[in-house]
Amino acid sequence: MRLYNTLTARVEELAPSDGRALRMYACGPTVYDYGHIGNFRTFLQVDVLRRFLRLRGTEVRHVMNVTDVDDKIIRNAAQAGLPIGDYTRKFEEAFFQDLDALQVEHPEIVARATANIPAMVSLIHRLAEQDIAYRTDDGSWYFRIARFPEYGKLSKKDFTGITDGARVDVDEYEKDSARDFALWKAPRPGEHHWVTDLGPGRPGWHIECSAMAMEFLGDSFDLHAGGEDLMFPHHENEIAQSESATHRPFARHWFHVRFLLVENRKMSKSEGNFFTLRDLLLRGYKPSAIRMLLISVPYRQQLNFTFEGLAAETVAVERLRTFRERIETTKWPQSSSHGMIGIESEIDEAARTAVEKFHAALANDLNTAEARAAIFDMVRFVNAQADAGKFFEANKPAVLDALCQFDRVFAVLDDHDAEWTRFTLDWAEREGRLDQATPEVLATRDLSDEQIEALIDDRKKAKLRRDFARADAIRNDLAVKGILLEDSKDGVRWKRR
RNA sequence: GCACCGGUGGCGAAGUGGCUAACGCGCUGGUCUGCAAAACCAGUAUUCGCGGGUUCAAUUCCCGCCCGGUGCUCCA
Repeated sequence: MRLYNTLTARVEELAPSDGRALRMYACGPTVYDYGHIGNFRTFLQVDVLRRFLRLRGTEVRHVMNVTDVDDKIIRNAAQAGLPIGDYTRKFEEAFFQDLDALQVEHPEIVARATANIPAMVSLIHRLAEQDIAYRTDDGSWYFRIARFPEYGKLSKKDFTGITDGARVDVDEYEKDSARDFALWKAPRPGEHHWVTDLGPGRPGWHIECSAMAMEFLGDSFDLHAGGEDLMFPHHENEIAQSESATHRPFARHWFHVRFLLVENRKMSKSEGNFFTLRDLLLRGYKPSAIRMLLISVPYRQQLNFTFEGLAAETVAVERLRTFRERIETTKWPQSSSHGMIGIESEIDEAARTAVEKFHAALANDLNTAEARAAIFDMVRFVNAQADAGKFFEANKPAVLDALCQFDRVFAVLDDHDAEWTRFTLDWAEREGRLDQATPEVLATRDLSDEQIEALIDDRKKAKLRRDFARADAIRNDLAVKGILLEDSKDGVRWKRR
């Protein structure tokens, strides 16, 4: 497949360099709060990448870090009067639950910063041996950017003017150059720290990713992913540290996911357009719709997240689910002759074309918009043929196969939405946040499947005695609670909106 | 300020130097239905931010302007 590489600024072939597994590192969360939809856009796009690679038969060795120590964590944990481990555990757990709700595959390896301190310390030592890392009088360690001439090659920034001591206010307690960044931070009094032969302290954020990436993937590996904001300084610093230490290329391919806007504005708490995944679930939006929206706009494009768009994707997902159910459950006519002729083979042809286009679009720099268009083309064509009585039992495998391949990447067809809404409501109740749930969501909570089935049965009886007023009243009542009914020849189907 | 990315129908968006400018949602009309829903059919941008230029031909390439976003600081 071909994928844009930030380092070379070109779309390039992506394949495992060892001919076996694609080794990739993706920057994970800092677990000091619940994840917001912007975070999840990045994780979802990385998920699309890894799912597509796997669909094509490429094995993936995917490492994701969890930053479970940093300034915010130390501060928040102290405020809460908790050890940092107790503070972060809850948010790390919540993060993985959110990934599950969004059907994001877990990486092969999850690397926690606090579990890999020795690797970081030893990497700093390697840099210190070359005088690239230096210690300041307060006991912190810094990286000497002047010693890495290629600094800026990823973000395309020119730092050629940077030399040792170039900054104006160098003083003996401070770093040698303003741009030099921290590798190891000395603790302030009472702060959580590790005692190591570098002195007491905690790792800088950048060294964490360098050390863990190389620990689990080797000095040189295939792909490094993250949000666009991480390009500078985080990823630039990772390159500087790693390549200075090993004198080998760090990651060959860099994958950066662009930010999303919310209602045309940057998402921020002050704008009032800041949403965690859980906020949206409490408002009754489905994880599948959120996933569909966040992956449907290609990763290099800014995506404008709107509630109107979210509602649209809810319908789009529903359409695909209805289609699959129709194909699977309808008793289709057997074909009259041996072998396929005419329209029968046209349907198989349409399914094959859809699969081809789907693969081609994703292989072309993960064009998810085109990929899904190919599937919708097939859905419309097949529905039309089926309405005209021109769909046969023999066509099922090809069409279902196309849907299956689509769903190995998009992962929206299996309906887990209601269980995650319920899960989120239970969480909100424990956290005292139930007031953030909309009345509709709360209403569905106390309506069990059995109660719904019973009401549907009442309605059926009313219809038989042609009491349409009563039947419609039941249907409307259920609709208000988010339950939609569909009458068909094969009986009544219902679903939660 | 410097650098980078984008501006396509009511909304989200794909795409291309020249074929009817994808796809999803919405809206209008129709088929079906007790009525709906689902599904299908038809319609829904003479036009791709604005102004110039290159070209036989530009939404697509170049220049300028306007608007939005991002980076230069913690941030997915």
